[in-house]
Amino acid sequence: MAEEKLPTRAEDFAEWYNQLVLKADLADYAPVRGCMVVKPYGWALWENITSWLDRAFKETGHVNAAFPTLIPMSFFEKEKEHVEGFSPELAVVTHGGGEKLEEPLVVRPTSETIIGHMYAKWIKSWRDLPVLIVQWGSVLRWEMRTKLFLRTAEFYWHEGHTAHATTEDAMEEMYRILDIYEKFCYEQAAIPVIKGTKSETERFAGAQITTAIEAMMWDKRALQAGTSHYFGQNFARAFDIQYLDQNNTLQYCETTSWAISSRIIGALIMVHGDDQGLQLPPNLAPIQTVLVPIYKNDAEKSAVMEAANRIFTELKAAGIRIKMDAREEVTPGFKFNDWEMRGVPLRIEIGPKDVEKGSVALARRDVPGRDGKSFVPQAGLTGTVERLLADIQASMLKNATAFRDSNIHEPQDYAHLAEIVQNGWAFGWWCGSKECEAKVKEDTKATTRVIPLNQPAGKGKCIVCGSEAHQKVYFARAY
RNA sequence: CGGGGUGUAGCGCAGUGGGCCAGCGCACCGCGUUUGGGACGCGGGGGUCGGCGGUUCAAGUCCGCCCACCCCGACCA
Repeated sequence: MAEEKLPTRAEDFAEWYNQLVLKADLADYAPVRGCMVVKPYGWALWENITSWLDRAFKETGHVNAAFPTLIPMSFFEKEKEHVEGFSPELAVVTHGGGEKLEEPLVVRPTSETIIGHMYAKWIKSWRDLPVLIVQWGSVLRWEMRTKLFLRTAEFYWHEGHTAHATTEDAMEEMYRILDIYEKFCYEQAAIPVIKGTKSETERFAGAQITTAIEAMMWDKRALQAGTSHYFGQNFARAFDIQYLDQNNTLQYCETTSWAISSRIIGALIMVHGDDQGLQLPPNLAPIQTVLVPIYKNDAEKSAVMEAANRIFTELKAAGIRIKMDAREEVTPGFKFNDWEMRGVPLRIEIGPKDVEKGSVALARRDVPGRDGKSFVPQAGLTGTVERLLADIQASMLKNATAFRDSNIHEPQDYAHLAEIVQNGWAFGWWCGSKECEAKVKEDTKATTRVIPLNQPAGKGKCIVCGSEAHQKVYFARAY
């Protein structure tokens, strides 16, 4: 249950975040360093996220399956870049049944290797392709500094792993998924994202192309909200994933993998949260509207509760995720703050005056104070609530987009870039060299985030070295 | 791993020139009054004082070692 106030975001954003996660009842610290317990409210939110994505993947022909948590250590050594990328963060099981194991087992940090191994066994012919499998589960990476949802040792996600006959098919798959992720962010999470390609430095270990969607948090830092990778034949060659084509020639497959993790919950918090607490988009909120009955004595209580129960039943029947807060041990004022902390988008208050007038009071979470309140008739409330929820969803996206756009700037020169990235994103020309990228990081702590797919026409001068540049990139400090 | 800090009730803390029963606020339980923006009174329950060892008639308090966690720096979804 929520108690007391949060620090304001301006005072201490990191502390605001930490306390909010706990007070909004999303998660708690686990006894194991870096691990979190996702509480029922947080998990309900995650389920709303996963169920939308699951549906979208199934609509595009993907199927779910499960692969083991433990992976033979030797599998990681088969792909050079992959092992280099992941070895520092592996958790390794050395004993089982009281005996030292012949070969250590790795707790999966991601499943390319074991899935590649299985694909090699399953794929024989061009007729077997494409293979479009999604695994829902958790993975473990030994992180140095952790933060609930944003970076925990164990986190939850889906990982899609696909195998294709041709480069075109695999690339198309990578972009198809990126589009699904983008759609999810805009339509469900109300988070505007920029879709693009990662630089070589920022690429996934073992990938040929890494694409991502990047979002701006309230503190203007960037957060990668989802990734989709094209591996070319890297994993296929490492794991011998081969098929016979129509000409009876042995060919290597082209593979992809892609993921959105429970980190997206961190994005929801940092994009939409305010000094009152969490603010959830109606499409994902476990509780879309909370009903708070108000009364002073038994006579009022019976009249109010009768109306409240009627409204509750009606809205619930209409498919609205509604919660009745009939707790008697706390005051209405406490409940208002409590549900605001938890991010419920819309509150319905009903008291003796409303019973008399056949009305209710509505309070929008996204519009604080009196401005967000309205008094509407009980008649037709379902429609009113549905319209308001849709309006809140739209307005959250609109606000987040306006915020993001007002914090992206075009650097005029290198000094300007350094200034911009202290409190925003810089969108500038980049020659593509690692040296320029490293210099920016060294000088400003900002990294290249995405090379957007939508590029302006023409060419310019690299903002760092001044040589000819054919692409523009976003520079920002990132989570 | 480098630097800084903290371990006393679920949370936040006080108590440390050693001395009777280890305390306060919040939370929790009970009863009553309250209830349209974070209510109040009264009465309760709850502790290996991070761990191990040492000094002492006596250790939360002094000494040694260890452990854990947090914050700040280099990697990641």
